[in-house]
Amino acid sequence: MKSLSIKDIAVKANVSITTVSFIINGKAKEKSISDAVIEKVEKIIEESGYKPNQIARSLRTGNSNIIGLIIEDISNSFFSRIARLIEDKAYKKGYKIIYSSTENSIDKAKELINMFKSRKVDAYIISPIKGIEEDIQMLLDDGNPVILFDRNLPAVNTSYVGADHFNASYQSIQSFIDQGKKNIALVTTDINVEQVIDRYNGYKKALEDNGIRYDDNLVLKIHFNQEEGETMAQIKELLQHKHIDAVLFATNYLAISGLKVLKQINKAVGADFGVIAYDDHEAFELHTPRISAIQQPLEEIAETIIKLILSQLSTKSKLPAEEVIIPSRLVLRD
Amino acid sequence: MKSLSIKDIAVKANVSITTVSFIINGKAKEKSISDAVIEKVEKIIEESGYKPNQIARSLRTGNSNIIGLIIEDISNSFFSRIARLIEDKAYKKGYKIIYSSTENSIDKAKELINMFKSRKVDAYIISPIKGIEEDIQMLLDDGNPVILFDRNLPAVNTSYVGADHFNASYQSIQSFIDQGKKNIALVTTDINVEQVIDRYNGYKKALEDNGIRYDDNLVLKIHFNQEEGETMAQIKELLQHKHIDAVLFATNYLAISGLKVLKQINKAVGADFGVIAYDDHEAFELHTPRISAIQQPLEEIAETIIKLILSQLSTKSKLPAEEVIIPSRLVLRD
DNA sequence: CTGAAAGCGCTTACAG
DNA sequence: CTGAAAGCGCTTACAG
Repeated sequence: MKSLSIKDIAVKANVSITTVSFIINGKAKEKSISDAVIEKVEKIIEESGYKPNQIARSLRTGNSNIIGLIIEDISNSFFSRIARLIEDKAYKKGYKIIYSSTENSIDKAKELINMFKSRKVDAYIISPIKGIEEDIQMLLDDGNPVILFDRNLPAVNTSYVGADHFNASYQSIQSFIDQGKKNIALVTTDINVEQVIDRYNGYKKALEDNGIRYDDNLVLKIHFNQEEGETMAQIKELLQHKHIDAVLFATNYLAISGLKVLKQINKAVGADFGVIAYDDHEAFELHTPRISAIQQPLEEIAETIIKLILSQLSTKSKLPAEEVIIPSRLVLRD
Repeated sequence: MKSLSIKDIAVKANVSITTVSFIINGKAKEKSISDAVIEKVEKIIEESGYKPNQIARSLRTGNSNIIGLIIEDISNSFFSRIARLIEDKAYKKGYKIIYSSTENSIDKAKELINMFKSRKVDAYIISPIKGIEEDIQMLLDDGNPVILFDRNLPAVNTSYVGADHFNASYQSIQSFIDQGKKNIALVTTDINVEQVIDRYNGYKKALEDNGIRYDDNLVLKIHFNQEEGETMAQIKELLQHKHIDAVLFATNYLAISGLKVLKQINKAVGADFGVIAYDDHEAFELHTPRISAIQQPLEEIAETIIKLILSQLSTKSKLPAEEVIIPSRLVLRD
């Protein structure tokens, strides 16, 4: 069963397709179509259940009302929650989201950008990785709105929205120090992205400002993408053999692995041993004792991304790149 | 900067767009284009970075290589994990995914179906809700492949992929009974979907088969969409005032709320009080003690969905609806 | 107040 | 071995 076209409606209503098009697009008044015709056409559209073919419309107008979302992995709760919020807000403005996960692969990220480009998405929301700077620059040169989030790419001059990782990390360490902790470890990843580096720098600076000597042995950089078993072994090594009284985990996955280790080696989290996780997770509220965490401002991040996208979409002229850093929230538990 | 069109390539190569099109679509041999021309054109495409406009291609061919995914909520880990697996598998076959969350609203679900329809998606993967049977039937009547998952809609004759909720529930209860439990509660939702009903029926049947009287007072149906505080209050009421020695939570969210309650009222999970959660969650492995759970076979579900979609997409004739029920796995912990 | 026609960028049946 | 032309379903500048 073929679906109806604008021509079918025009024939039924005994008017031209121009007239139908004007009515569909709310330009009837502007084009001074008579009320009688408007009514007749609308009635026919209503009854027939006609929906304009968006593909044809896109081809003609050059925009798709689709926003491309490129993230590391939709199954990661940070991204899926952001995706949900973005979807919601975009949806209200008539935009749909098409997403894809890069799995931290430069090749896949490049491929996705090309794919979205050939699909003529109206705007790009990207949680980028190093190595795709050129591709993003090309998008910008073509006049596409591109908003980076979560991770910034300093080499590219486009808008970025992210949490204040440096300060969140700094405050976490400060709170440990305020509790009298002295040997504070950091378990982080070896991914070379600003976001991770900021957390590291916040850790370092907080120690420094409090006159505590930075000790490289207390910083564990876990290799990205390795088996959880190995990660746990490395964390175990760190926690068993060093005199550590507090640890900041730079991602919630590392924190979860860390908590499993602590359970294995029977080391209790509490007054003697502090734990803070970067990025909250349902498991932390439920853990005994409850685990403190840094909450990224998801709602604000999503809100800001969409706001930036829409303002770029509605302006023809290119807007200056904006960098929006939103404070994270340290939630101390138990 | 306007992007290149097939015409630009044809001009540069000094051939017709027909020839370019044949080459792009791998029909060069079949159309017996000379090797010299193929090489020349491919070189120009390569150098110029030309990508065919998919919108134009879609308009012409009538298919978009996009699969529409309609789910309840992408931020729910069950769906985001399925989405990831589906994305992966579809991607390998050249399909992209466009998703949207229904939030359990019939109106939104209908709207999304229309939206996807006007976007000419090639196939639909839907975790449906009651009330959209007609809309799905229309999709089928129009010849679109539609696969339902997670929840079935008995009134619609289309393929369905889901876990075996009845047996999983039955086995959980059986395992409680094998441990000598007698007063087994069920905390479930009041959503009226097969999937939830199956879990309830599995619970009931297991009791019956073991000669334990079913007691309505031990079944708590939590109102969908209510505040967590209220949910916890209701669970607390159940657990405090009844002689219960085991409880099956029919969703992982309910289980998490339940575990929070148990913590509040200082009731330990263990030999005297059993807990099984439907749908595993990272928090359960980490909980003290670790919580047993039913794992849905996500990988198999995603695999089967894509397999069905692809076979429908590759056959012109309509395939008979298949109902694939995949066993869940009960993971007993501690 | 309304319509004929061009054109968005492709694919493909047809012709040579 | 290759190309001219129609057509997918729209929007819109132009004409009357």
